[in-house]
Amino acid sequence: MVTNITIKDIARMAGVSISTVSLVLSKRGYVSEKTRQKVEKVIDNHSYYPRRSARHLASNRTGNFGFITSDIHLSRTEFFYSRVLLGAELEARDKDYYVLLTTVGNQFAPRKDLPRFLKGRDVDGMIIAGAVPKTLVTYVRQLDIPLVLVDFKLPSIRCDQVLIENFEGVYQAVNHLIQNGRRRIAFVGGSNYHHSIKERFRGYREALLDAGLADIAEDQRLQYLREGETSSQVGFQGLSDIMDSGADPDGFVCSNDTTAIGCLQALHSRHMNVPDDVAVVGFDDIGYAVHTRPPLTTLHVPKIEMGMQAVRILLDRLEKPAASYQTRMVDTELMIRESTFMGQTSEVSHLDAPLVK
Amino acid sequence: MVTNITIKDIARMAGVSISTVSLVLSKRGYVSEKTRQKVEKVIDNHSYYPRRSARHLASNRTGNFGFITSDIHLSRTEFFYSRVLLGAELEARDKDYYVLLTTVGNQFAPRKDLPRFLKGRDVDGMIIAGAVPKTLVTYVRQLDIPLVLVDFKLPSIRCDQVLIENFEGVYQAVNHLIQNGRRRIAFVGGSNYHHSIKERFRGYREALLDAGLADIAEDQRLQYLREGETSSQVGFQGLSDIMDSGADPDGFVCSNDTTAIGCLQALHSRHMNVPDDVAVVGFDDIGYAVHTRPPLTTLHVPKIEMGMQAVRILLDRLEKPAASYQTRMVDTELMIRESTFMGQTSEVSHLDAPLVK
DNA sequence: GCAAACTATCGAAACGCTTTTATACGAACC
DNA sequence: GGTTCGTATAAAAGCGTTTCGATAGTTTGC
Repeated sequence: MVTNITIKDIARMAGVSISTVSLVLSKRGYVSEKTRQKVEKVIDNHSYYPRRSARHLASNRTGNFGFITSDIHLSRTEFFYSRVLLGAELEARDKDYYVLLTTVGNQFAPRKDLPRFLKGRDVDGMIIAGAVPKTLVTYVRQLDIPLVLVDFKLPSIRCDQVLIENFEGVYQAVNHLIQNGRRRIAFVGGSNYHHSIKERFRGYREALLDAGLADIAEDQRLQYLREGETSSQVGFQGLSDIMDSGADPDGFVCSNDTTAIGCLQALHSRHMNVPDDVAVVGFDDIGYAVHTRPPLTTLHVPKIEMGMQAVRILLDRLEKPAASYQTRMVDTELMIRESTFMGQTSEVSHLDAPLVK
Repeated sequence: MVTNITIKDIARMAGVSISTVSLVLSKRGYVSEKTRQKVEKVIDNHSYYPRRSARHLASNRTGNFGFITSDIHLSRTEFFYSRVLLGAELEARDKDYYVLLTTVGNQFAPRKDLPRFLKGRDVDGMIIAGAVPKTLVTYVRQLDIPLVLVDFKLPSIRCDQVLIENFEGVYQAVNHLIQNGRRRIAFVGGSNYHHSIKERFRGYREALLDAGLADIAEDQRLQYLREGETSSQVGFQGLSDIMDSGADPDGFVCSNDTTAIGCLQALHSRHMNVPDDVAVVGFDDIGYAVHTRPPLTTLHVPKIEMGMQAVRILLDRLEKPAASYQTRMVDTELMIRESTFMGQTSEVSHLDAPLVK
């Protein structure tokens, strides 16, 4: 079968030294074309593939990237971050890296809750996706391991980032509602700790202000921002509170799709019609968004792409450790479906969408 | 910061040999209690953690498991297999193993499409989740790497398995429908290549036959089994065909939730009421099932648990390579929601459910 | 035409562990 | 009381790579 053939065997069979084989393998240094071909032929013939652990031990690089996300994110908003992970995985595979996953809880104590691959120094770089305790980020930051934050940002932390155009996205969504005749537009959001949610709220406010709807932007009854609950509950509760406040909304901008789903449910149980009575907009474009009733207008976020970008940044940084930090912004796309508009809507069904857009 | 402290340093500081430290680390061999404590103290004080690659190079074990699933599964039915992966990850983490993910396409050519971690022999065991090309399984099988199939089975392949009680699940679902007065029950399924789908269909038939509804079981018009389309499309199309066949169904058993969602959409567009006009049952209990309108009655599958079981089997086999193959069956639970029944329904909302049940 | 600079190849050290073998000591055996 | 056995520790031999000189032949520069 696939026996334990080593670089030594290849060297012997090709009639060269081990070092030469290694040079061929890594495509570095000086090797004559003739020798190279000779060695490559032997490698091919025997399906030789260098043992990773040996390689890493010798080179002091692991060939792994660590992916950290909060356990809450992965279980509750799985739809989002698991796609980011998938993107990272795809890009990493292409470059022959592995992505190691681990989750962290709400608390972080450096000695106790240290992500496991940090202990064994098993990774060459790290990706942190979504909100995690600040102490964790600070800790990782002071290690000399490349780090990129995805869909997360902290004022005091400077590092590579992949962020969403949250502000612009919601701004566009609000304008879409306004163009469709909505005026009394409400915002339903969860935790304000998360940078993205803050930005989305800011986009909501600015869009209203820029449209001359300052009275709406200032109406506290139209804004629901509470944490500590799960996302679809936030939507359900937020919608209920706002409806009961007497603010008489005709549109809802939600901090994400799960929240929006909660809103849709609350509206259904109140026998309100979407979009006739009120419009609902989500954010993220998770797979289900196209299957809600009515299908949800939302901002599509290229989740796979975000993961891929993160890995690319990591690879860049490994090459140039001293380069200045970069922040890559990924754009959103307004997917107009029936929850805001009765007419021609966007077609793409992401539940059955292919892996890579 | 965390410098490159090695076993050598620990040995020096503890005043013992390297071998002794290694023995303490692996908890094997003879070490006096006094020495053990002395060494452990030094290890703790310096937060020493052995380098993985070194360890694996020396011991010829990698500490990794490989997880293979079809790329279609991970993108289209992500809801299911990503949870299995998560379960594997959780259990593996507990045992200090890493789970390496890779996907494969519909085709498999041994030299070309070899899952990458097989090339570098980077894994101590493999998990294959869901249907993949038979040639791949055969290939992996003839390697001497432990393999466990999750939610997949091939007649000619003998190995460890984690399977779902598909037959029993659907059997129970059909009986639930019958108890609620349904008689003309249809089956909407996708690819018959997959063992699970076959079993589900078998459960459907047997339940009808056992209930004395042989005429229904034999009515081809009530059975839609076609492949080549994506799951929600199968549901939409299947429902449409069956409704148009004149078979006059009053209940639909679907091969999975995504298919069921397609059915619900088709019913909605036909202005049919669920569950008044017809009932719909899914399978899997993906997170969204509780948010469909109406919420979907379905068979809950413990996906996380399946992944955990797979890893446990792998660990067992590493200990006893010659033990006889085991097949662990995981049970399903009928989650009765409104798509089949107006009254008291199951409560659990899995969209926001905690990570581990 | 000779030093400097490439180009090509190799030998050997190093990476940080595990594991096998060796050594040493005391207790148990008959 | 010498042999065997069990316990405790250490020395040393790998594990399969990468990488750092070393060596030497071939160009290039002026």
